[in-house]
Amino acid sequence: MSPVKTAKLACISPQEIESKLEAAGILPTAQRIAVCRYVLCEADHPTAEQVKAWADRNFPKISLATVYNTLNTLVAAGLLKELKLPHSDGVIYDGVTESHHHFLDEKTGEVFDIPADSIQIDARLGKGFQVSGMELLIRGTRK
Amino acid sequence: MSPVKTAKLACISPQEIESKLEAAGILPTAQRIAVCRYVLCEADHPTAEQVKAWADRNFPKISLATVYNTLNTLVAAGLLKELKLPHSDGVIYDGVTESHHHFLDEKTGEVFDIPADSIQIDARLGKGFQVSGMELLIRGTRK
DNA sequence: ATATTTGCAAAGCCTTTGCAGGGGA
DNA sequence: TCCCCTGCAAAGGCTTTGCAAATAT
Repeated sequence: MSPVKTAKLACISPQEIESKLEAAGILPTAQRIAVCRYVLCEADHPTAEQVKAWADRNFPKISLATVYNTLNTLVAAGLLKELKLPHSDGVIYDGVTESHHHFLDEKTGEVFDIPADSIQIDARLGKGFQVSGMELLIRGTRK
Repeated sequence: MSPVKTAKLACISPQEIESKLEAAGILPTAQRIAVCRYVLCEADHPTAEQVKAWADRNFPKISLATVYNTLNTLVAAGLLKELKLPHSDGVIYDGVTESHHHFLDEKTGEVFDIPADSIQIDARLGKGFQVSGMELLIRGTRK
């Protein structure tokens, strides 16, 4: 019985974030480091708006455009994943980049990560379907 | 080995569509019947824009707003499902309302229905997770 | 006659883009 | 110095909404 929360990166330091960004070929500006601190450590499936709100509280000055640009940059670099779930419009972001699945609480809208190894999927597709990945969304409620 | 295409409703007649709408408590106007003819029979995971384009070709006059309103009405009535897939923004519609899964061809963007019974999913969630449904997205390419 | 639906246009929301100014390498 | 990044504001795409005219029961 695996835990449902995928281990999140321990909150890593600004220096480590800087290294991560540099390793990905991204210039580690103050704004980008701030956004990373939130989306890679602290946040849990935030929307762009939530990232902006956090940045406004914790970082002197950042524009919404820069938030979007930064998120897109991180997604393009593979440090962040975009999620489109059925219960809401718009995108939410997931700092867990290993392949995993999701549980959506239909009452609260909360999203939980589910480790890939706690789900076993046996797909019998026709010939000619080459599979590169699977994403499962489980809907339900949490007692 | 199940076929990958879920059986689509045989193209049903305007009269049958009318009955279906009435059974769902929806007034069967000409516009709604036209949209239903397309999304419930003919179309394969169309976008709203594609529904509008089809309507423009096959139905004298319908506004984009009415297309959206009709699609939303059908979704609310459970006759149609909304799908948000990762490869594109916006919504696509699925006339197959039985529970099933999807295969996304990452090269072409094509979406294929996969019958529920050709996928077996074994989920070991923690206690307290009450499951009401599962949706699997398989990504890959088709040879 | 009454309630519902349609069409048009305008508004809304979220996201991206253009450009000038600013900061890091 | 040079290039990339930032911020602002404007533009963009998609979807919804308001209201008057049209339609169905």
